Amino acid sequence: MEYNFTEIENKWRVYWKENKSYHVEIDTKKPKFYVLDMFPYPSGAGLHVGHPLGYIASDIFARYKRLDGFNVLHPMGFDSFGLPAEQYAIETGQHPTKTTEVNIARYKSQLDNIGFCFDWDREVRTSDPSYYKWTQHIFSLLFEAWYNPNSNKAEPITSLIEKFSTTGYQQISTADWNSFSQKQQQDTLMQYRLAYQAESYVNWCEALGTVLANDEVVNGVSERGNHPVVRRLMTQWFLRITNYAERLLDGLDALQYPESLKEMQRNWIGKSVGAEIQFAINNEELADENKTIRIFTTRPDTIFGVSFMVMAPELDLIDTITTAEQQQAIAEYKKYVSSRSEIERMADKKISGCFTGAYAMHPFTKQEIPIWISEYVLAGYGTGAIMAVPAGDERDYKFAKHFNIAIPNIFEGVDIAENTCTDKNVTLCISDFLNGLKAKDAIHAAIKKIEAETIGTAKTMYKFRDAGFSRQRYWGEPFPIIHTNDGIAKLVKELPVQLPHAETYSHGPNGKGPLANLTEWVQTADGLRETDTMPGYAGSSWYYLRYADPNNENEFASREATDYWNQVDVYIGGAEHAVGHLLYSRMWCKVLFDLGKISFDEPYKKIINQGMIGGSSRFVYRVKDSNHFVSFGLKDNYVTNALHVDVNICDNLELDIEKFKEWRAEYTTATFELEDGKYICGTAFEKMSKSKYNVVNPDDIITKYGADTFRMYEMFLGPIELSKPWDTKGIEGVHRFLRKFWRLFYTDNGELKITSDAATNEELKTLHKHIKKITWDMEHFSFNTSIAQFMIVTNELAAMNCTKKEILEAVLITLAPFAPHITEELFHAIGNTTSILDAQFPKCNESYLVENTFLYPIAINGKARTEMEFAFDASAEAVQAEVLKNEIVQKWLEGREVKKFIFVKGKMINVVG
RNA sequence: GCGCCUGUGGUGAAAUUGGUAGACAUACCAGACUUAGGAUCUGGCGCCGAGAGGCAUGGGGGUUCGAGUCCCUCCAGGCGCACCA
Repeated sequence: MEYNFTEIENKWRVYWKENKSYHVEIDTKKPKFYVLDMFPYPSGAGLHVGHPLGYIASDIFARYKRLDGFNVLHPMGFDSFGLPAEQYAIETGQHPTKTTEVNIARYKSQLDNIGFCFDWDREVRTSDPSYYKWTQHIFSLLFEAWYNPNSNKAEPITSLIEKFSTTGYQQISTADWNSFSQKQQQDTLMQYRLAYQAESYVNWCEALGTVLANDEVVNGVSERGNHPVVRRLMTQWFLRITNYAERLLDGLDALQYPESLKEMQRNWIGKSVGAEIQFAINNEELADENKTIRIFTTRPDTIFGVSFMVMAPELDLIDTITTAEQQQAIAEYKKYVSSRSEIERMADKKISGCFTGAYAMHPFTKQEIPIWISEYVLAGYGTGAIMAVPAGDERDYKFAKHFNIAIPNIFEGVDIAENTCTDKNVTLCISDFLNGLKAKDAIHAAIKKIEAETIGTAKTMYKFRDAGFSRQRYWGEPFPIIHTNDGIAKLVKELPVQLPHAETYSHGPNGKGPLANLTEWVQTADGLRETDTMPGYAGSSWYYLRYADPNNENEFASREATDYWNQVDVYIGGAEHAVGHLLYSRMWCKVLFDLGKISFDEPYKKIINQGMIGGSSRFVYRVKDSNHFVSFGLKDNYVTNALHVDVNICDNLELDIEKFKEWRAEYTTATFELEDGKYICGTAFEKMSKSKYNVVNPDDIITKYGADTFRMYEMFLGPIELSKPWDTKGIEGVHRFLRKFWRLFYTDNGELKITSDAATNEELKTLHKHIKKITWDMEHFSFNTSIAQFMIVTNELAAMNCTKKEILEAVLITLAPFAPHITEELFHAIGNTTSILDAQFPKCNESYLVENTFLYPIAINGKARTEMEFAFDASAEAVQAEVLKNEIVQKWLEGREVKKFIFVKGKMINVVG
């Protein structure tokens, strides 16, 4: 009987579905294991072969854990709010609710085709009101919480109100608080809430008609669509994620994330430790006003090297301090700066600046220091002003050279005529109380002195900003917020706030989103509804919690469920979410933990980033101004244009000419010049996309080879974290393997050849070697080498003509996570009546692997020359005597004396002569 | 510019603690079976060399009895950050 994968796979798909084989419930008798995939955005294009790579790996791992005795949670859902659905709606007039529905159905059928063990009873969709009700609920918790720096955690806002009204807090005394109007009190609280509204410069994208978070802007253009992004002052919602900077940073150490991912997060948070120092402004007119410039520096040790100050051109203080003579020049420079877009500033880093005419006073030497403004100092970082130390900072150095400002050398014995010096191991000079200290030691000494003299304080700065949480779009979660007539933002208690139906999705007035057009919805008895919607990362920041208890109507998830399923043990997904999604969901987790809603403060214990599968594009070469195509090897003889051709009409590199002629009407009359009777295409590794005609649909592969082959081939391509092009060549090898595996069980005539005879020692050894290898690979996510091992064990058992049930059944179970359909079929064929899903993963019995002898490679002077077999317990002396007698050893020693004899038991022998 | 990662046959790759480099596939070559082969099976397959043997893990250097693996340095490719004071 031939291996009929289509029949087998259809049969078991139905069986698993009807028997709810993948349904899981809390079972306190079993240890739990939570394997999660980053859920997909259900786009209209459906899945291509690149998408399932991570899903296959997690599916294999989840199945393995189940066989290994764990109660495994392995859910799937859809991140179904977002821009593309809305843009598709604008283009086609179809409502996003409808298209989302259709796309999800398509995704689910494609995923089921591959044979994933998702518990669909736990499916979540972020755009479903029963889900976003709880996204809004968690937003409400964030709104009703503040970060208490003393307890170092989030607390209900009521604890802050209590502080204000009993003891006062920070700049606000009890008396102040009590004298505030309701509006003033609410405005004050808004400055502490974890979800807050504020006016701020945001990334505004005109083309998309919305603001974007920092991680959604790349090099001054939108990540999605590459549209220009400008800074714009707008009232927006934000999450106070910066309060969690230190904990987000600290938490990384204990997590099993790829090092590169941790590095990206650290980079994004951008912690720098230093001091904030005040410089008095040495200006008679301002003397009474007590004005100072506050600067941030990581190098307070270089304070005696300051020769000028620089402020960001956007700072208000500039207008106050600029002298009459410099007014004109400063105004012109500011105009120049504001004329430059973000992109221009980044592309063209020429040195520019302008002197304000004002001077600051050095806090120690009391010398006058000129104050400049320049675009190289950013308003958004630190205090927006710096003390410039050209001797110790590259940018300051270039600026000083350019404008001919003094470069005092504060480093003993260092030549700074040509270059700045950033080495912290040099000794300081002309630095008063810091003289003789190494720079790295002087940092601490300088801060101590600065604090003692009350001219500044030690300070830690973070690069990242609070996360923008508003989008001026339709297809997202509405905020549960109503703005009362006296301008107070109030939570809506009744959730969900349903996303109202809209027929059109054009912008509202004044940069507002489409919801602003729905006046009936906006106007309520209590005031006006918030018309922004939440960003894409809102729903994905907590979905892993909802899977634990997806149908709960009273809570986002019961405590019992989140306590049991707990943290995600393994989270698999792309590295592109390293700083966005992962940081946000880590923050939400910490907030929920602080507020006592869940029992852990990190969502994901371990993360694996699967590589991207790119497309392997195919090209044909058309001779210029003709319909004549020449094969790849001949193209250099002509002037040709390379044209993308659909990979699906090529057999590897060879073009199927008939299909090509049918592909496009213009090619029906095409003529060809072949090499060896074939038309060979050119290739390139590119992103898989429709426009490059290199998209391969998993459904097609599955029709041709079956899901089991597809799953195994994706794993066989290489290590899971590596990016690689999809190339269908090679899939035959994996398919051949499955057919060969089938023939271990069945004769060519379709007779089962399994026997219940006892296995030989040799067979047992082969089996247990196999179990050991597979187990190791599983625990290390080394699935490509597992496939190799399956091929090895199959080849070995076939060579032995092994038909023992004892052996084959165990191998079958080890293969089940990879190839669930064929193994389920064979498991039943050999007499089992229960599903292989509930079998037990075999354990390696080391006693079968014990060897009495070892075949040692014998090296002479490090080069392997021969092999000799010795008993494991042979003494070193006996081995040495025997080895030295050996003819080949004698020959290679060429009569030299043995200087050294290296004997590594069970490994190798090296004779040095 | 800075940080992280990766460089191994024609191709995808393996080598788990420093111990026989190239497992397992694919491509290719030769052969068997066959009406047929795009089924199946057998053998070959890093490079040079007739052979003995020599040379080989991006280049160069080092540590070691022994290096793909550790250290230094340079080169190439990928990813991230990029006026962050």
